[in-house]
Amino acid sequence: MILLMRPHKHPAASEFVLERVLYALSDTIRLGIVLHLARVEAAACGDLDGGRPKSTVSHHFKVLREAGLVWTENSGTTHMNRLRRADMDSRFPGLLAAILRQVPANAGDS
Amino acid sequence: MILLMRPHKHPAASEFVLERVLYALSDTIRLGIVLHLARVEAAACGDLDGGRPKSTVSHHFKVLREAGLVWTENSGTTHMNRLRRADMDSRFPGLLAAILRQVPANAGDS
DNA sequence: TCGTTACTTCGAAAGTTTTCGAAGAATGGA
DNA sequence: TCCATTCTTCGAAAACTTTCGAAGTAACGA
Repeated sequence: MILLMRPHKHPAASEFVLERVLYALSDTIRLGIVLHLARVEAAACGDLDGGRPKSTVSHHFKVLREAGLVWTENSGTTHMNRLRRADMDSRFPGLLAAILRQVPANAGDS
Repeated sequence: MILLMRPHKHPAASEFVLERVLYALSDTIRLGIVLHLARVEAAACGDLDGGRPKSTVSHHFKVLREAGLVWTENSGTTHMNRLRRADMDSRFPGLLAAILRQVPANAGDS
């Protein structure tokens, strides 16, 4: 019998709150993470830490998850993150695209 | 000789910072103010206080001004506020519309 | 000039966020 | 089984935000 690791809690799209989404994206680190995920479609937390301590990055992922922006799934020891683009679009059509469009094309490059 | 009251400081459109704009709008009170201004085009601070103390409202207007969302001009004893829609659009095309579109049509009604 | 109106600034209290190291938990490989 | 890897949770410190009343400032009108 296979027991999957307890998955993270993710709000349903219907529960997304506009202010929470805007708040989550109002931090440079988190906006950078979202931007990165918008380009690669999936990444481990470790790929996105920018040299910061794990606990700090973990905190920011929690904020993004709770806002509904990121979906995290565990596979092995790594946690894979994806942008919840379709869910975000269904709840707030056009919002994510309009925000990401404002960021320079080379932003977040290391 | 006429000395105008010292006007408020307003950043130039080129100085607007995306994160700051998102942060300013991530508060329900401030989002409500912006929404109201999007509909009436000009309003005194007092028209938008929702029964809150003046000092609290003044704080929120300061955040909105510093983000570049609101332009405040004094005429007599009242301070008239306007949404800086054109400036916002020139710096972040489509952003404000995309955000305001997410708010229910009846939001902010008293 | 005096009072009223309208808003800002100050200062303090309460709450929230960010950050980090240390400890914890789950997985996979030796 | 034991260890390394990856990420989370805990706990504490520092920084920032929100709120409010009180005091301040500017403009207008009597």
